[in-house]
Amino acid sequence: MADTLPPYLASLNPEQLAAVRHEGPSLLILAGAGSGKTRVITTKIAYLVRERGADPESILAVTFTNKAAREMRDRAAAIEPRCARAVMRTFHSFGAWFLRRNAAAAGLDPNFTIYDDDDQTTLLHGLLPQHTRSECKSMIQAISRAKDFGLEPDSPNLSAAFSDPQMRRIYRMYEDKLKATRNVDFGDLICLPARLLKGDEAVRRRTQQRFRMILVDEYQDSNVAQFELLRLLAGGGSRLCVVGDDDQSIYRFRGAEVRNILSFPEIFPGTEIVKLERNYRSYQSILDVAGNVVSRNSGRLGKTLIAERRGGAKPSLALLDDQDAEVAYCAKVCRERVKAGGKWSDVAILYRTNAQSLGFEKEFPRLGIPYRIVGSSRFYDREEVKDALAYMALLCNPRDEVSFKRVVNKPSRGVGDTSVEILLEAAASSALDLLSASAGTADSLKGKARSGLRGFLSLLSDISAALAAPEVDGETLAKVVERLVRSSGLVDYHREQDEVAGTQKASNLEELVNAASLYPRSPEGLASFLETIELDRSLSSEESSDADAVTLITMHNTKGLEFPVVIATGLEQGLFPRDDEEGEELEEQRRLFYVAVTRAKDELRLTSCHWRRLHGRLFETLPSRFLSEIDPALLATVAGRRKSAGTGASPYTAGSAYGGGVRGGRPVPSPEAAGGPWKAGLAVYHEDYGAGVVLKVSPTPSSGPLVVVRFETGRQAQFFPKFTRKLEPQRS
DNA sequence: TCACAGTGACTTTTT
DNA sequence: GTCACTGTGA
Repeated sequence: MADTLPPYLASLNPEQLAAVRHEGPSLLILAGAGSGKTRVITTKIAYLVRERGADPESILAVTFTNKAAREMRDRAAAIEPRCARAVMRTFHSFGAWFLRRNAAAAGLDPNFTIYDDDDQTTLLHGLLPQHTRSECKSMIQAISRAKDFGLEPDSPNLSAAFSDPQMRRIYRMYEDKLKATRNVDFGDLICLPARLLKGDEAVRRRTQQRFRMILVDEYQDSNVAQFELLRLLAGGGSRLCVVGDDDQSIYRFRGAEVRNILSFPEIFPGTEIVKLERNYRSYQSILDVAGNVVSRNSGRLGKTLIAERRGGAKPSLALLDDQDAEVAYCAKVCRERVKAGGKWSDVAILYRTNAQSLGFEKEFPRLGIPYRIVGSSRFYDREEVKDALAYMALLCNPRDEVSFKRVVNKPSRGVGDTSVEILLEAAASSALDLLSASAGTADSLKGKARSGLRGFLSLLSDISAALAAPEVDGETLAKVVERLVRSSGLVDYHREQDEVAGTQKASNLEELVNAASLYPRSPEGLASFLETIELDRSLSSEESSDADAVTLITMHNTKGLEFPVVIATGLEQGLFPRDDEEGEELEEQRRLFYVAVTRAKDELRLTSCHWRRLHGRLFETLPSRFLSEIDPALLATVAGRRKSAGTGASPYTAGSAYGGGVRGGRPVPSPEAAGGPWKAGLAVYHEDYGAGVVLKVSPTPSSGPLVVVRFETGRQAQFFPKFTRKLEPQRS
């Protein structure tokens, strides 16, 4: 009865509609790139409320990014306004929400502040002064990973997963300290709710009764701890619907567990699977390029995207000399787009590593190409901003040791390390918070330290009083934050730094003050400002996104986005993928390639440079093995032919002790030695392209020889014999 | 307490 | 090549 469906359902395709109307206990929606998964999930929420009489407050929808959560809320509410009452949050924001509501049961102060990895490192460094900061940083990474897997310091599996014998001891020490300062880290926002639900029957029952329907977006990026949390949330017979694409799982290095999605049907028996394979974004020719590469992966559920849009230009591959040529090529593509009536913002330039953006940043202003960089701004990670935030965090949680140490002497007031040690001791032995303990200990300090500390404390109580003062119309938190950054001396301190280093620190502080104007002037306003910043560092950089400019972005950051023109740059062996990536890691890189390519709506361009500067050194490279995994018939090669590696005199290899065999300082075997049976002039036969002759053979560090073949048809293509069986020497 | 130079490291990073 | 951390010396 399609004609009786309300319009918001009638416009769905049959698979999407089936997913929306599914009634069973668990549903896995395998949604390929561009198949309308956000639409399905938001429509499903609206459908449940509108058609199935679900109470919106019984619906929990979790995502991984704040942007996705906002989009979900807006789109669901646009169909059915009551949906706004559903709980739609990121995993971490849900965790914080849950912990603040159940703080007592969880053994937490409801005012806890959330530590980012920098704060975590500082906390641990304070415990392990004999270790360097970077050692502490890698220990924190290990601890965070352990939390991703839901492992506690006394979990038996901990030693199996982490080889460092000190791990258990350090992890325990860190946890104790974190508890003492009444802070939580990001991992805790997932682990602590899970632990509470597991251990507290009353909380568990109450929570399970509240959330009868749980939906998860980007499920392929969930980690083990998040999976555990979901299982507990849904354990009381709630319905669970997860949406994801195993081919887009690109955060394994951060603890994402692809097996969460691969084994979902086994863990939740009775799961129905709906596949969304119709792609509404790209042309088939683009999807084929992505599909060719990702289909080489072994661990996948397997699906094939079918484009709804027919036709379209053939994706192209530009083989370029070096980064300068790459920048020029990208500039040309951008200009052509604009000349043809498009906008700068139609084009996105994608790269794997942030460092690759530099070349574009340097040249684009000169070439007159407006650009914006997505992701790298890290406004809230900047020194001056973190300083101001530390003052605020301390007002919120006076036990926050990391924040205390950060600002008690910044700008310097004569309270040095020795004095700080005395104050920390006093707090530890008295069980008082740091500010109260400091107030009581100030007298035992001498001279500058004493007066400096008193100034610091009176500043904080001043601000505290200003926060709590009776409401005045039109006053926002900005007023207090401004007073804080001025009377603390932070503005003056950083303005001086600006003059020395030519930085913009003072104006960044101004921007922070502006951001605070969205919150009320009250202790609650401050707490909510801090939590928003802790959980969503993106807000301040978002304003520039409406300008007409080319987008520079890492491939990871493009997930969920789309652009008319996508240029995926740096498709070189050693960069993408790296030479040391094998097995699971290599498969993850293929998925990253898949994500990058499927962002393109109309036009896909790939670039690969012969020479690449990396860590200040110039390396001679070979095309990415991913390029050899694409059917050559799918790509139009647009730029000049790449010189083969190890041949010809180049300014970079000439004069080297290794002759032509050295590439950018890396000794490699000569082509002849590494070529195996392959050598120039050899007659070959290819399953798809027929007879041909080898033009060149170049060795690669990890992929075996790269063989360039010219076929009798005139086609020229390159292959890694290690990865294809289609090419073989011709039998005489 | 600060400023400077030497040393080494250096993918990706929703929260 | 760049940045951040470390240790030294004033």
